[in-house]
Amino acid sequence: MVQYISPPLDLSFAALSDATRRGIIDQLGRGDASITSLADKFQMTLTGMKKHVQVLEQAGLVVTQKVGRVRTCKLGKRGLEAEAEWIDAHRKLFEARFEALDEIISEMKQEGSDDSAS
Amino acid sequence: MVQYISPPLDLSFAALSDATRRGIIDQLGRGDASITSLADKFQMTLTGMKKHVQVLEQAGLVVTQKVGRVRTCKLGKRGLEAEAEWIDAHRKLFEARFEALDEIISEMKQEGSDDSAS
DNA sequence: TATATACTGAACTAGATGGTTCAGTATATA
DNA sequence: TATATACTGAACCATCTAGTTCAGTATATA
Repeated sequence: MVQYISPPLDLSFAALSDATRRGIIDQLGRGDASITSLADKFQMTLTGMKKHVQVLEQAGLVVTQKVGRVRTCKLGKRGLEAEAEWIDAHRKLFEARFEALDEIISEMKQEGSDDSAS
Repeated sequence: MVQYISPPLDLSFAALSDATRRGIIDQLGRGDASITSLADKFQMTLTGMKKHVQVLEQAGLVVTQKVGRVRTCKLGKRGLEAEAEWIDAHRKLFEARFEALDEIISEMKQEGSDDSAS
């Protein structure tokens, strides 16, 4: 039984903050893919796609393996556990705040206040 | 009943990709805070902290309100629903891949292959 | 062996990010 | 009224990002 060191959340959240990369994860969920096929699918140069894959790889979300001249990409073994954990833990904080009394109070005293000055 | 347009996942995942900003969310979970108190807590200039809060605000994760000379920050009403949803949906993909047969097969044929050539 | 395919790496671009300083404005307090 | 507090905005900086092109290497295929 191997321990996977979860790369810091910084890396995985940053990886997920790009729609192309989320799309790549979608795609790999439907089957492994080469860099070329991904580049075609997302209308991008090979080099550009390689960079995206590298970002996902560094975040531990994707693993790749080169056989012959083809590098095959697949979803990584460590999934989105750490991210799900952080989000779930913090969802509770948001819910708690939402129910809090001062929420309603501050809602009521919306006078004389500069709600969102630039 | 108000509809909150969930800012694209790009913005929220990017907001969450910085440890300071995740810390700010932690902190606001324990109570509302001014820009100054956050800047103190995270050892940063006011201006720097203001920028972090703005990023969180644009992602919809934090709301602020200025009363007098103090801008108070609190957790936003829309929580981490959209993010949790995306992650949960995609966790399943990872699990499915993990159990897939070709995982084991490719594990077995780890010969003659350049696993992660730079 | 010649050619096509699949990737790799270096170098460049425009624009974002995470931080700073410094000079302001607005509001409280003495 | 004078001073301190809390923020705001502009400008700057170094670094990262998302993409490109172009020139190369390695592997298959005819």
